[in-house]
Amino acid sequence: MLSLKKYLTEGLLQFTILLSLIGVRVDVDTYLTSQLPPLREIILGPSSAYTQTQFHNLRNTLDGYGIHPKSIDLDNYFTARRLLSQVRALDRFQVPTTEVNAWLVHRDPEGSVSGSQPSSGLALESSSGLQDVTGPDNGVRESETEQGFSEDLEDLGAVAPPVSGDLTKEDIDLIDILWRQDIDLGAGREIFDYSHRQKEQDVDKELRDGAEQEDAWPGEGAEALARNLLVDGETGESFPAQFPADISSITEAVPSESEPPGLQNNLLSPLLTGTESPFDLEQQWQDLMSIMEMQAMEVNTSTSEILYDAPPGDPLSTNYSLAPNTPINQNVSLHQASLGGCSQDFSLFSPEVESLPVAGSSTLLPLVPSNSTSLNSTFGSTNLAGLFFPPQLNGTANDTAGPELPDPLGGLLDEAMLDEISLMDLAIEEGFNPVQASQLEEEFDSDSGLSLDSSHSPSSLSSSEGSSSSSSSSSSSSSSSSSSSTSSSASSSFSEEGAVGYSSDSETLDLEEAEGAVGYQPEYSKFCRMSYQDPAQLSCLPYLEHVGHNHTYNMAPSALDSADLPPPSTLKKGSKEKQADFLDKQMSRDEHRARAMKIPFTNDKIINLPVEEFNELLSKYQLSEAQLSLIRDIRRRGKNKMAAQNCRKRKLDTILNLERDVEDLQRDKARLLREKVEFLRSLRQMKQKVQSLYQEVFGRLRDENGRPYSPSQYALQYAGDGSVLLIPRTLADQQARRQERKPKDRRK
DNA sequence: GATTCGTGTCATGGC
DNA sequence: TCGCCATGACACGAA
Repeated sequence: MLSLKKYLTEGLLQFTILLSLIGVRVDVDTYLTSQLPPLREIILGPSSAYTQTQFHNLRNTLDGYGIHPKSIDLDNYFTARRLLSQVRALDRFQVPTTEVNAWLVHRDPEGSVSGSQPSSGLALESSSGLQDVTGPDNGVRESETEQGFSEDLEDLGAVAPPVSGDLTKEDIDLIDILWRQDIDLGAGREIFDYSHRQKEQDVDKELRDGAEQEDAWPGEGAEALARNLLVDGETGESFPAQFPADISSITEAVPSESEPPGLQNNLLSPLLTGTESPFDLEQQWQDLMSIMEMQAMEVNTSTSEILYDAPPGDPLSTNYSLAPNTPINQNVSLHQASLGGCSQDFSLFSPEVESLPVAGSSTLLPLVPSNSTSLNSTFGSTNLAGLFFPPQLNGTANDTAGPELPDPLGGLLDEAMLDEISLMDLAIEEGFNPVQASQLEEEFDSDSGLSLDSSHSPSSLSSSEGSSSSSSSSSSSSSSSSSSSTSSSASSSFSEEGAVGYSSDSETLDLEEAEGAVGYQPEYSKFCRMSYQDPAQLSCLPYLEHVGHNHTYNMAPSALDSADLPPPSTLKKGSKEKQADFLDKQMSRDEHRARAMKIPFTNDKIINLPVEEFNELLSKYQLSEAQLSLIRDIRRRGKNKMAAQNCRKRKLDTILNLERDVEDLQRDKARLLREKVEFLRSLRQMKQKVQSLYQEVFGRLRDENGRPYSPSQYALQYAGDGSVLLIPRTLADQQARRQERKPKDRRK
């Protein structure tokens, strides 16, 4: 142990200094605490841990540009788009990927930092409480307390790629593949994690703690260190029991005697293991997606303090946020993204909420100064550890949240926040922008039930209106047929909307045609209906001027001749003539034709009379063939015109109804999301209660000598009849494993 | 001048 | 078969 300590402290220090000299930022504290093969690998040989980041640095920051990565003009290659996309990505759910963003920071002698998009970087971390950077590499950046951005970048593992920039794309891709292989081989990434640099002064303390533990439990502590504290080389997570086969040994190695009685989170909970299997990854992932959606929304809607000042144990603000300066962001997100096996760490305990802290807290192991933290974190990485409490409730909470257990959901659960979350979720999914979402929220709050202001929509008549208009269309024909003796009454018997109203009765000053022309726009129709009795009032309705389309493209030239408007010189002859001229303009093409052809009855009649009456009407007059043809065309076009108007109105109503349906569905979805969060919260509370009870009961148990039972050796098991049994932990672990396999087999 | 919107018209198919 | 209706497509005018 002593030699190892010496080796670590001296060799690693030298190595770190060496790397600092070449500009490579290395975090070694994680390895100091976990003492893992990756550390030796890193120290003894060319570490893929460095090169991989450099490769990513090359790939990610240079984007294939053939520039030297140390170029001072690197700003030109940190495109604004990248940062912008990251910032934008804050408001949406991000499925963790293996992407590593490496940043090269150049500091000129004046202490200013030339990095990519400094403004963005500063903005990103403006509200973050950056932890002071202390470490052997601080000599390079002594005066950068004001350079939050550079720290920010360094938090992400800023390195100075030693590779020349003349790599081709293929080279970079190959390098990346090798890099990924290095990941799988266990190359630690903690060296790039700021959080592990933060407390380098605790390294020795950790080592001392390890020594003390060794003293405390001769053989057991060493066993824990040597066997249990397996660190995932990729994530740096200390996970003693990633594999079910090791569970028993891990359980035995749990050094629980040093734990406070209230922190025995490694205890097996028979209540929970059966219901929440760590292998139920699919469901867990779905739930996780939902929670992460909300988290993403929270990230979007809340200030960056949640992002950056969140306690490291907060899973939601650490694992999936893209805040570049969140200390554990990189580490944990990498962990989550690339380590498939760690999905087992999606703990048995409220997988949606507590799974992430398991991993997160593991990565935080070096941060925790207390002697029990490493144990808690270690347990948190095990399948057994998360049975009751997520590790952040124990280990992480020690150094971050204080006495109170941090709520993994944090402020997510505030009602207002939940509403916002739901709305933002809607915004995300529906493609709304946040402004639209907020508008939607306002409408929800107003309980209007509609996002579209129907009163403002000229076509927002209810579907009943639409149907009534349609029905009135048919009824209008019958009514007009019954009152066919009054030529001008047909239009007034039409529907209120005017959508079906086709009235081109020139004897009623042809104003009704204007009404019919405006169709189903109720405002127009109402105006017209109010004023059509007095044609002069139309002069104050300039928007009606365009109503009377003069589609003469298919008009017979002979008909047009007589229907041509008088020359402009004749317009200035008085108000009556002006009115006549105006009304003339309002006349439809067919009316002009009918007038030209001297049709003895109105177009209204032509169009709206039933067939029988229409034929009867035709038989009353001696009409030429041209006149008959025109009349039939007028009737056909008029009916089709009304049909078209009705069709458009129906189409519009359909769209509006669909919109309403979508809004209803959005509301339902938001409500369901809120309910889900509530259920999760209550579930977590219940689990906490169970855990408390368990610990209380277990803590009161005494053996025949009056000594408390060791949680590492015994566990409580709840029998089906309500009784509680004290059984050896190995037996409990076996039962737990059996229960874990059951859902797996069931799924098969 | 291009685009959008409202409207009219035609062709077509169903009832 | 005829009449009516619905609807897509197109054209036109106005903004």
